[in-house]
Amino acid sequence: MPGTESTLAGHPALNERTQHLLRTLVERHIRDGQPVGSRTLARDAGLDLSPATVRNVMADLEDLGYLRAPHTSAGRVPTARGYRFFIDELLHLRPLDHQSIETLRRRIDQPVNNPAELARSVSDLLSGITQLAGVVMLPRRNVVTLRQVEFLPLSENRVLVILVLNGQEVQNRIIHTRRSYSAAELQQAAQYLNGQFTGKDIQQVREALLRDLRETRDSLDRLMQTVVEMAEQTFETEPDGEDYVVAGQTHLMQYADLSDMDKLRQLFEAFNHKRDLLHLFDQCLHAEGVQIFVGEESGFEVLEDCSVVTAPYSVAGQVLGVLGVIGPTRMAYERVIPVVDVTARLLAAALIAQRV
Amino acid sequence: MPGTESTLAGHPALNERTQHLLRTLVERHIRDGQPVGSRTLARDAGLDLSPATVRNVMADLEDLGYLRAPHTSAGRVPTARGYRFFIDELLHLRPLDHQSIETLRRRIDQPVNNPAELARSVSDLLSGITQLAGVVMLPRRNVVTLRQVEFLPLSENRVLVILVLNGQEVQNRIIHTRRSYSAAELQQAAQYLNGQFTGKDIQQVREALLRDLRETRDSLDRLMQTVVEMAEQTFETEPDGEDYVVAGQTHLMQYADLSDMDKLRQLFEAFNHKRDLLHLFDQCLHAEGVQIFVGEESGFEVLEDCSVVTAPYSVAGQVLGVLGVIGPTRMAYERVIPVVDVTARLLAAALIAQRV
DNA sequence: GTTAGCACTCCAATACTGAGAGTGCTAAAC
DNA sequence: GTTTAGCACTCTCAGTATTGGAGTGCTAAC
Repeated sequence: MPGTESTLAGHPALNERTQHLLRTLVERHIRDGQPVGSRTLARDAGLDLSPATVRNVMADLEDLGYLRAPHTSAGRVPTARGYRFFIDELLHLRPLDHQSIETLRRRIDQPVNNPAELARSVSDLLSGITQLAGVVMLPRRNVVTLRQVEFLPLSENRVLVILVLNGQEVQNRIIHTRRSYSAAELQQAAQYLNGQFTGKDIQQVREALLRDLRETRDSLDRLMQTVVEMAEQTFETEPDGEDYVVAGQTHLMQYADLSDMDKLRQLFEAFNHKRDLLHLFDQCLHAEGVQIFVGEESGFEVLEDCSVVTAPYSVAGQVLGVLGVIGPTRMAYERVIPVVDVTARLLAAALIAQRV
Repeated sequence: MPGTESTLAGHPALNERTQHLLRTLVERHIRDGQPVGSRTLARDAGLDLSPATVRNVMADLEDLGYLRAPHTSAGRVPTARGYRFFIDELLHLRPLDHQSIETLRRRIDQPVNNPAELARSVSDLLSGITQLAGVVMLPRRNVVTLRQVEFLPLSENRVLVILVLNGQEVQNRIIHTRRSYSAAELQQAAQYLNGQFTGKDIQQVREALLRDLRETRDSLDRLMQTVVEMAEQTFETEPDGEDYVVAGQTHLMQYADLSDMDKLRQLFEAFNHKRDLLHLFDQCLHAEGVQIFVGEESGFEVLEDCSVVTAPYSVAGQVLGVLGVIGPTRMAYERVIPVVDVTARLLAAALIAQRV
């Protein structure tokens, strides 16, 4: 079945009619979730072909690995490969209308206190619109700028550290000190650090302070000794809290494709364990625009009946994170893809606006 | 069937043998989840009774509302009322051994940065041990003591407020001001507030500042004007962020009792909506020790096949919150109850230790 | 290249069966 | 009076036919 059509990367050429039939079949299967038979397809395609002819085409598509038959007489369903071709070559994206975009924008622009809250809210939003599970990976910053630091004595040798970073992010940790410090001492140390290092990268602060001063510790005055001990623990390289937020997992329970309780349970547990999914999202970080993993393509067994649609969001050319949705393979791609795409852009815009 | 036995509140008297049979039946049903028939029960009870006799007893228990038959010839299962009697009268609690308690203690005593993190960790712990869903309601404080406040200008008229409360809790919010303030102004205001009000109840601070000063605003000096505007929003009575953390919901997917996907979905959604469950936990706040809701007793339809086991935790006589587990009605109460009980005590102890 | 026709396959629904488990009732035994 | 054996009965469950419908592959004719 050689055609005059484009032979795009990885996809053998299919003639116009075959493509049309494949598209119709996939769309139909997405709509009702049932295997599609030759008669139905012949009717749906509107090509004035007999079922027998359609059967021949379907047999070819099965040979090519785009379709498979769940059993001898049950019609065909698309394989992951079939979906892949559908998405790459056959999908007509309908861009979101202005009204929807505005609604999205309003929801995303609502003021929040911290990145985690924003992520939660956007993830809720995604899952609400698509009726799938929404995911937002938290902004990861390779550059963390110190804005202010405060020390507060808690008990003999426990000190509460408050760090204000970047735009408006606040972190607090408790550190255990060798000796106990008075409130005044701590305040002095904080004052010193704020005076010297506000606006600097946190890694640099650490290095500057420790490398230069640690060896000469004994000769330092009392203030600087305090500063060094504080800084030692305060600016410890945090394990880069890469993390994400999932919302609307319960939506996945409505899809018959995932009705196997045990599979579903494993999927939910994968959401909690995070490790695997984080790895997947990492791959999307440096992709340009929307990226889609169909079923087995993701490389994780738990996702074999799922598709993942992601888009990175970035500010000023720097990628901050990834967001997306997870749902059954037979999701409404032509709607989901624009939603994910636009949401990523809007989130980026919101981050710019908030940072100022 | 009058007996010489105690006629405790709400429970009609049952003679020794009937009680023993009821206990055996409930234990058996908890173990394998199947309806229990007369023959099985006769064997299990070890009373040397014939199945026929047992049948008579079972018929009586059914009349009393303790048992019901799913259908004509399927053996009996306990009703909520049956479980209630079992829990109140028949249950032999096996207190936790020291080893287990120590393991628990070690897990709970691990240092954390904030109450939410502690709640998450304890909730994880509960769910892990019991193989049910764990819940920890966050400490709610009717008395919130101001420890320190800091203001940080973000942009023209947005200010980041950092509040250190009580022991070591840090809150931050962004407020929108009428005019823009310089860093110096804000620092002065903070200094004033810290000087005057550290250690005071946050409500009192608000009242003292606003009631006394607001009317005379025009005559105040610049510093005090700043202070008043800041305080106005900073100490706004927060909607008492009553909240809880759930962990291990996926465990619930393994119980056949809850295998109806739709029911399960509604249950999970109830976890997310929180409103109903918060109401339930509120009821437990002022109960003494462990409290149990069996099935319909909770008053929520989604929980009809579930039991909820809770215990409040308190420090120095003041109740801070509630924790517990949620699982199928046929859970292993004799194990779950001590776990919840001990965990509540250990959490209280940990809070005392951390607060110092 | 397309189509009609046909034999074939498989599933899903339905009905029926027997076995097994359990019940309630009654009458006899303790 | 309590306990038990016996019996007829009921209900579920698993297995087995039966059937109709949907769909297929193949072949031969258009």
